[in-house]
Amino acid sequence: MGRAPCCDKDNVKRGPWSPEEDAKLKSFIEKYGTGGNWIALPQKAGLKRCGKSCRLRWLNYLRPNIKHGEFTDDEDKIICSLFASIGSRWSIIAGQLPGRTDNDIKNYWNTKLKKKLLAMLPSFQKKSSFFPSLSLQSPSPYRSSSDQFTMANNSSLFYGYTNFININNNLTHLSLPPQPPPPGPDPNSLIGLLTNGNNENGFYLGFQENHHDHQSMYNITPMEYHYPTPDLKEPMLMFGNGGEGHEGSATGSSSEGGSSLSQISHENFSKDRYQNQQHNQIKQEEYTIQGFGDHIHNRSFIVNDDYNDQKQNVYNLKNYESQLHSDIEEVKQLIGNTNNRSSNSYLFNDDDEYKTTDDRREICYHY
DNA sequence: AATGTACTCAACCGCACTAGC
DNA sequence: CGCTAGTGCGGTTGAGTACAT
Repeated sequence: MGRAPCCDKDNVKRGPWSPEEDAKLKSFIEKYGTGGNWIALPQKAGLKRCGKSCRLRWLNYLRPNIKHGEFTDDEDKIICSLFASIGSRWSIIAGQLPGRTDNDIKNYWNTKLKKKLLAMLPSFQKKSSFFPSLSLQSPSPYRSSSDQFTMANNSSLFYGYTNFININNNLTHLSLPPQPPPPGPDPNSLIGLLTNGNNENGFYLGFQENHHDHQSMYNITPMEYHYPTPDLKEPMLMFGNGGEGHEGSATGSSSEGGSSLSQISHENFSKDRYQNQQHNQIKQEEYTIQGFGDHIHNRSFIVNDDYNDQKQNVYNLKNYESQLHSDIEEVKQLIGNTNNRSSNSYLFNDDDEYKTTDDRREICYHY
């Protein structure tokens, strides 16, 4: 037996709202507020609508300062970045875009932005078996430990900790660090997506993670490996674990749903394949780290390209850790401060007094 | 002009969560 | 502690519209 419906569906009006209904609802709320009870509101306001319907209409259309119309490039970037970080948590994303509603952003993503991104990807990636479904709409892998690897299973573009999108050499920067999965990944994991460098529309994703303290904090250090001249025949994910070689430790926990990632690592992105293709290549190449806005853009460094020396790579990367760490701390602080606000405010958005805090709590929990 | 198809987006649905009893 | 009502959220639907044939 399902739960009781929130209202008598036979006796409520459904479908599009008329201007008269809008006016009634608007003037009622402006006069009396919602009274903290949406269910009772329609009756008080003289509307034959379900309370949920009234709430939705108010939040998405009638409340003040709602912004309609085209999304700007900046808004696009924020949406992309946040989607890459936290998945389809539209209310949080909406919190970053004053005047935009979660519904708006969700619609925009599903109908336009996702396609826009797909269109920008090189064709070989779209066709590649490595990306059987480019799951731009996959949920965040970190909502719970049980679906932690949903995106990995889907070979998602935005798999795991990936936080950077580099399309046509235009970096879409990261706004938030990813939410780490409990329990923590291997501290020396290194993942980078190397694509065919001969294709000038190359698409690079990558990150480094540093897991210092299992119990309290994960230090995720996202960065981009701008791989100058890879000669790979197809895109490849590289799973490194400092040479320890145990499958499933590349990232995430194999103890709580992590095995799927392990399988992907083993079947599709095996070390052998990587090693073979990299065997005759230059041992050292210049990489560029980009990320976190302007703070660490274009910082070049040398990384040892030998598969067997991934540990050394990690060591090199760690030379940049402190700066990166402070950048991350900045973001964390921002999140933390927001979390300490009164429960009536919403993530990052002082203007929005109409929503509450479920997702904010969730982020707070992870950090 | 008529018809078919694709697209948009407001609205709905159902689930998860919380507070209050 | 369990139940219920209220709320918020993400996913999905479908009516209206634009565009193609």
